Amino acid sequence: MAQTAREAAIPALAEVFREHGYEGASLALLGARAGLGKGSLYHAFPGGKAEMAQAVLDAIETWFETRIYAPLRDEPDPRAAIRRMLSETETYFRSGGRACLVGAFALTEGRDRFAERIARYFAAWCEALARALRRDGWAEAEAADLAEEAVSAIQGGLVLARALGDPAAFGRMLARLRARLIPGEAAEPGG
Amino acid sequence: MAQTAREAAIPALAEVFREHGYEGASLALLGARAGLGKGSLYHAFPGGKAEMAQAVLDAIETWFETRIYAPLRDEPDPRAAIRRMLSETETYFRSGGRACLVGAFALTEGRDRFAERIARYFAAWCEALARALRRDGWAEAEAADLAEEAVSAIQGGLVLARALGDPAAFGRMLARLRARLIPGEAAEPGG
DNA sequence: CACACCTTGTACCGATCGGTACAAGCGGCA
DNA sequence: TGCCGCTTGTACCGATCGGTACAAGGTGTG
Repeated sequence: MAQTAREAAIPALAEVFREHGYEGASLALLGARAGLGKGSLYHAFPGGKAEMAQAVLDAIETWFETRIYAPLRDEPDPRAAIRRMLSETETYFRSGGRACLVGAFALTEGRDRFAERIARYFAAWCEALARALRRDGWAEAEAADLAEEAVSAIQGGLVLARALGDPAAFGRMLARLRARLIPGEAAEPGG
Repeated sequence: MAQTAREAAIPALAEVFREHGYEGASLALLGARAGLGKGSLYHAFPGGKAEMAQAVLDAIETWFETRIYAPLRDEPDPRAAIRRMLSETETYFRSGGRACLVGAFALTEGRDRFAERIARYFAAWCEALARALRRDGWAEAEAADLAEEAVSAIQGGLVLARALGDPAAFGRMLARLRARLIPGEAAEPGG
């Protein structure tokens, strides 16, 4: 089944884009990591590299929508949703060992190519988190401001963790964020 | 004078690396932006693209050391130094319209090539800011934590501003940062 | 004016880029 | 067994990659 082969390849493709950026991800790398020859790659993704990137962005968008944004919007207990966001984020980014593909695309020229998707990814995150904060009792303006700060902080934490070669920097950032998003709850004495 | 031609080219080269990343910056782009043919480029930078990137990183390191890190460490009034850091940062990153080259390198494979320089850039910033905070009355641990948070936040603000196509997001982040680094000072009613 | 030297444009190198064409190989099905 | 169609490896395309070689052009000095 083509659908299966395609979807099976996406995580591998995502890692290559994540580590090398859009331009740096060559078909040779993509094929090797996915375990597919050029023929199979182009059979699964007739649109070539651009379609691979689109598919990867689709998958990421879906993952975040399902696991993070939707709970933030709909979970009856907003604090639980925020806690979940923090722990899912920590897992997803492998505690700082993994970069954010969307963030990496945003910084380099990949931005022009995928500007809409990139903007949507971050805007959706901000809006979903702001809604959760609103439901948790924050005023409209404070909720929006705090949400933007949180999403921005996560990106900054990833940059810094990678730059310093110190994934723990990401964990420290998440701990600070927890204290700010859910004040009054005792933070775990960090690992 | 070779020295002058070399140094005159560096800002142009920096912009290309900034917008395209290390791999995405081709010699054609670099030469065109710098207004130099291939011959001149290799005359000024015999080591090729790698030496150009090194020279650009050198220049950035020097700029930040002079304009930001040194004042943070030595300026008698630490609050003035912090205020200066914020305004210099805002200017340097063109109020969010300009990405951070070092951050962009950190996210993609450029990291492996320049890992040491990248780590030093961020570590020096964190340490200098922590020292200023310490001199402003913060306890050792809080100063270090707050400094890391600030440097991380600046990177996050740049990513978000570029991702959303909304440079103002960077300004909002700087305003939040000012309130946290220099509590009690009235913030400008944002522009 | 002539010489020497620094600078630069240009042609060229092998490698690799993203992408295409296509034929051999392989499965299911009768 | 023979057939058919999906899948895939491989050869190949023009373009561009980073880098080198070198000769023409410009400049300062005598």
